[in-house]
Amino acid sequence: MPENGHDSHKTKLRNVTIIDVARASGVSYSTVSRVLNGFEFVKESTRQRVLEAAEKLGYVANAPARSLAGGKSQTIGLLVPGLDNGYIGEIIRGVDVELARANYDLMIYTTHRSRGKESLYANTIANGVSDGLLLIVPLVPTNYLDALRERNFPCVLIDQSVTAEQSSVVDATNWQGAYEATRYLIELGHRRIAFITGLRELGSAAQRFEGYKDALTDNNIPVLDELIIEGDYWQPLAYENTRKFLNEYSPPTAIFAANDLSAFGAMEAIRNHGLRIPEDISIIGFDDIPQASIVYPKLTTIRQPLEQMGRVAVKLLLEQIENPDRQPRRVTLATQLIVRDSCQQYVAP
Amino acid sequence: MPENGHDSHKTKLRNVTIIDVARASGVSYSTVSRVLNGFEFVKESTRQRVLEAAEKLGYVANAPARSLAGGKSQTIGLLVPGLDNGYIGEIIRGVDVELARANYDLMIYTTHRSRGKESLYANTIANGVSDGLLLIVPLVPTNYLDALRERNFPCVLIDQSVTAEQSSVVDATNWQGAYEATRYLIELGHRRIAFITGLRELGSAAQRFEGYKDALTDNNIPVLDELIIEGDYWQPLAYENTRKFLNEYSPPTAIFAANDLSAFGAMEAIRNHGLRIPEDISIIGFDDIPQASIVYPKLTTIRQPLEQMGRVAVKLLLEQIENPDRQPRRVTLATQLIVRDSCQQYVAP
DNA sequence: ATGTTTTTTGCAAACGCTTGCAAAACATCG
DNA sequence: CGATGTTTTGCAAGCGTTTGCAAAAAACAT
Repeated sequence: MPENGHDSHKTKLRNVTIIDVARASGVSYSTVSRVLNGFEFVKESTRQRVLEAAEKLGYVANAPARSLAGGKSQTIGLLVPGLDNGYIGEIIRGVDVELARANYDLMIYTTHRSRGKESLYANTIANGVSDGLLLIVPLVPTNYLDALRERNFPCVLIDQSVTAEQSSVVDATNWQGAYEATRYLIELGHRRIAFITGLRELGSAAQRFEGYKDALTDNNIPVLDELIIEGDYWQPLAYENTRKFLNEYSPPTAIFAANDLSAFGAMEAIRNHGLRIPEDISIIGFDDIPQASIVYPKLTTIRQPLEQMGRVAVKLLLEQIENPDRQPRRVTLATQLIVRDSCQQYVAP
Repeated sequence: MPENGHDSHKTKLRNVTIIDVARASGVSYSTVSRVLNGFEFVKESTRQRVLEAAEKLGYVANAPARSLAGGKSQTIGLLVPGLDNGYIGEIIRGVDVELARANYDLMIYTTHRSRGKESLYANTIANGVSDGLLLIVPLVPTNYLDALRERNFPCVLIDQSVTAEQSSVVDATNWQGAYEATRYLIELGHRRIAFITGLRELGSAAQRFEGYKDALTDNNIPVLDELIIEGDYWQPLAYENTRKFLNEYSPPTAIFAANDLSAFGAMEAIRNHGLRIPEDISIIGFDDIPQASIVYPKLTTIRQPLEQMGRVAVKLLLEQIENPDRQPRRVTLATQLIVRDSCQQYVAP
């Protein structure tokens, strides 16, 4: 008794299912399922018939049903605070590439710094929605991370410098990059080098700060408290605090900002103060987000291989999905000094 | 016979289900379902018991199962080309806000300009994964859009200037914005105003081009072919073509770029050519992406209310989900001239 | 108490798909 | 031609929920 769809009214039409395809091609629905999943023991002629019917009917698999029945979703989840910082977009590009290759889909969730949601999301995503989870979350997410680990759910943290022994992590050489940035300025002859910090709670910020201090110390330059400008990895605070700083103290000859966004803030403050970049103050950033090469002057910075980080993270995750017993790993990718136009040799006044 | 989970080995543990909760609280699973869904006819004491059990067991609903059984997913899908242009991030912020309010989740799919995938994705998302679809796709997606429409699946296009009679669309006043930008330059005394086009195929690009031409014409300024610089909404091409243009012709006194990214490319070319902004050439963009206010000089531009566009799109979509019979609507939001530092009064040489 | 309502609860049937198992169909061989 | 082995197929049982329907409890009238 074929349901005669005559309920008129613009009601949502029933989708075509595997059963419709089965009926149309005269086989059982399990055979259809096998064909659709590329199963081997199917007669070629049957396969053709089914494929044709599916095509003709415009069959599209119902993903939820699939993941319910099959226990896997061919989807991986990505949890990020937000998409508006130019930095995560790059990582996602890498993630996309690698995932496409493995034929997985990506589901992106933004938490927009609502801490509570983060945990709820993670748990939901880990429960049937996806086969693995990529986390780009600023603060250490111990609470729910432990829970996921307990269930042995595949997870990879990106850019989390915390020593999470139990999870796979992909990050970059923060200390080293910062050290190199600072040394570069020193080599240019600078001595009075200010530092704009990142958000205190973040491991990466701490490491960059250390790199700065160590480079100074190693070159016998004292670390001056007055030269430490409080930042939070966002532009507005860097602007504001650099402005205050310039009003209060004699200007440094160079500034190292813990990330590019902060560097932009500083640049604005410097200009408003009537100083030139790099003639009066050299400035170097960290991250190399796309904007770094479009600001003027183009920002000299330490590149984090963001796209590659995304790619590597996916590889780790996929490994873990395929082999749940695999030990968590940490992969730290090398940063690189990108010299552009925002720094110059120090010239004594 | 409670399954005694002693299979050792780090195998994926079974998640706690509604049935476990039912057992733990001594009621049937349908009652649990009712409690969890805030159903009314449940005795208060029972509700408490169930809630406690769920809490204790750490129950998290299985989304796929839910959407299979219930026929809706409380998720809406968003199809975008990519996340690396600063423009979509803004829209998503608006989307997020409005969706959170309605208690929906967002699933973001990136197509990265692989045309084929776009259609497949759209169909998959529309089939069980989400209750509605938001499309930010550059080219007109007639093929699959028709299919979705036929099934009466809720869709809203963002920033699609095509006259898709049958779908809801949210966009901005492209013509008007462009007209205003051009008029602004004219009012500053400029006559020789170049225009960097957007990608030809896009409706928005065409409209902006018209706005530019109409403004010139209305002010008795001839539209010169040589002043039209081919662009594609991306920085590199704008840079390259502006460079060529400057080598070939005498410089204009102002440039209007069809979007901010192109303006950035032009700025770079102008500087490389040894010209100053805005002293030698004024420049104005379109979009007002976040970078517009961090470049130097800060870019005067036409703001598209991106965040608001995201919000409105969600509202339209939600309306459509709740009431499938609703007619598609087009909402066009007003653009706005944002005056910053990249334009100045024309001074005769 | 008993009959009526009304509120709560449980049962069972979906939702669309995957997959183990067994039956059917086809080949092969002595 | 029957026996044996292989390749194909179909059946049925789930996967974790929601939800219509009917039964059980509780509340209220009489």
